[in-house]
Amino acid sequence: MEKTLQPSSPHSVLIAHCPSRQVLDLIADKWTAMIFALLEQRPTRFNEMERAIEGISHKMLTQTLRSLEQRGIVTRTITPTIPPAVEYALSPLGVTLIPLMAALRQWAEEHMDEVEQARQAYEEKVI
Amino acid sequence: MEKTLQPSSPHSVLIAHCPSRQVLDLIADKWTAMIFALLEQRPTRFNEMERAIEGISHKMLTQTLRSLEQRGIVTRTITPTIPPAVEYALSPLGVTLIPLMAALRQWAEEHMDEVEQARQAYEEKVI
DNA sequence: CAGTATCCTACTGGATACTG
DNA sequence: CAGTATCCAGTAGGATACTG
Repeated sequence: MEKTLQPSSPHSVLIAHCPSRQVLDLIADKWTAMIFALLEQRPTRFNEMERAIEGISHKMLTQTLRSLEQRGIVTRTITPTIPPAVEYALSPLGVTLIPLMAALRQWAEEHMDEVEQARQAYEEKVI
Repeated sequence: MEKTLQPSSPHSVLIAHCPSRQVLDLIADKWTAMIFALLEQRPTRFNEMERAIEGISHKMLTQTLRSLEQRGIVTRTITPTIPPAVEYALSPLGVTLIPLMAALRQWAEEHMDEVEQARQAYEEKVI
């Protein structure tokens, strides 16, 4: 025998596109989770969201909402009064994300303290 | 009565820190999901991961692994042979993320085509 | 009210070269 | 083998000003 010791089986495929990666691209930017947290409660208008989300800039709110609309996660409804009223809400597709976001929240509540402990333990090891 | 029409109740709190946001900070960077997909199968060595993940740079693999180690998601085990062998694996905390990543994958498989359709519908509306 | 448009900075991440 | 160090381009996102 030329090889007596077999290496572990190679990972059979190159990992190029990960399905979970695609979902993360949808929801993992800086503001989407917070926008989602609002819309999960009820439809909300632009300026109200801007007031409710601490630190968000005008530009990023527009940009993130437009992106979510493009991807079918939120709907945008214009009431052509003067001044116009624009209401954002979760689309049916957006609603299917609710359990996922809930799972993220739950993991955070159960485990983020462990992450924090690990961070501190690592610090001490390095210093 | 001074107000006959009540506005919707204001969102009671400013949204500043979203728990789901914190988890996303852990797992949503460019490479973590793919690294996770490997380590979920079995512990893997540095160079093997570099070969398995298409397009990752040397620097980003080091950097992402170091970050995951700091946060307690992966463990790093050095066998001091020459040359040294370094094996990465999911920590117990990392293992608790498996169902979450699975949920992300499942949502992707069930709904990413709807996202794609929405994107195309939006294009046509704009043009 | 609900947006665009522009400018500008800081960070992310790729390429490349060197090391125990 | 498994890193670190440096340099550099592209982009994300904040501040600000203007508009239907």
